[in-house]
Amino acid sequence: MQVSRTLDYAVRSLIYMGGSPGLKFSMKQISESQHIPQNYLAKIMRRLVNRGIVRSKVGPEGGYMLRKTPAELNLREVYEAIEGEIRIIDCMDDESVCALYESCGQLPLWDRLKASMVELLEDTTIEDMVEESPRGGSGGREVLAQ
Amino acid sequence: MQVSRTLDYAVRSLIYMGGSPGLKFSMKQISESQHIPQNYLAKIMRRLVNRGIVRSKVGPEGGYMLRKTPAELNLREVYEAIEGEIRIIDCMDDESVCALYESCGQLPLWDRLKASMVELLEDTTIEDMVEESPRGGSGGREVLAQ
DNA sequence: CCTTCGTGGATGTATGAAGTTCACGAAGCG
DNA sequence: CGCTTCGTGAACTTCATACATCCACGAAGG
Repeated sequence: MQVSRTLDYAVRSLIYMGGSPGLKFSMKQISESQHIPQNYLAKIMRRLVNRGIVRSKVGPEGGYMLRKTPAELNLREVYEAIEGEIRIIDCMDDESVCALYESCGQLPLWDRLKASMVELLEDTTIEDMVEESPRGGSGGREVLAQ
Repeated sequence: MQVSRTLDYAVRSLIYMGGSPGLKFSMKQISESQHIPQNYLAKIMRRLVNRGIVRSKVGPEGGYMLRKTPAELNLREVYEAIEGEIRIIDCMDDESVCALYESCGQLPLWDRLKASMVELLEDTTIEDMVEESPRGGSGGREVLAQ
């Protein structure tokens, strides 16, 4: 019942980018400032690109930009881009998994748990997290973006 | 971000036992009725025994009994018996894990998520789940316990 | 003392997370 | 044009953990 490091990386990168909205960031900038292996970050960014969360540009002066403002980008989108649809337990939306589905007393609990997670994630935006970040994402003295 | 099958097994077993409070159940009864591999169930039950959630008896006529009433046993106890302390992300209570701990904008989110999970788990008892189980745990026509 | 049945530990296996490598192609620049 | 930069896509490796199995042991009732 843990969040993957991959999601952590994605969120961290988006907070970093959200700290200077409208700017473009190279993979190197993001990976170095956020301590993420560059080749691994590449894989993560592709998922965000494919989901329409960030826009990419190849070649010299290439890099990534947010497609939305930080205030418009909520954590549920990011979560689903990385992890797929939110699911607390395998049988949740697929009763073929378990022979005891019909008489399962725990499903209501997992449903409630999922609902409260979704609500929290949906209500939290990248902007919220930029504001809660002491150095304000990529802002402050460490700004490297151009 | 999923609940393990092991926890599912534990909860399922406790709901089954909670359907007939005060009765004793052999490992075979539980494993067969709940479709849990018996040897694996043995490992799960040991954790519940060590945590004081169930009482065990060895030898002929051996088996397991709940130590508390279903209404007194909440899901947080069960979760922690199986998974250990609730933790959404590794750095949560251990800032040595991450170089960026001090400036991490996402921790407040994971904290809130954890808090809402804990609240839900604590407010849900085995009795609640027995009641939501169409066949009432081990009750109904399928009662095998003695 | 024989059978039942939980205990504890060692071992096996498969899946997925995390990370790496590399050939490719788009795009700016001289 | 040709060189360099830099993201893309897929294949591959590594490693940890969940899930499961096996077995020798000992407690306890008949």
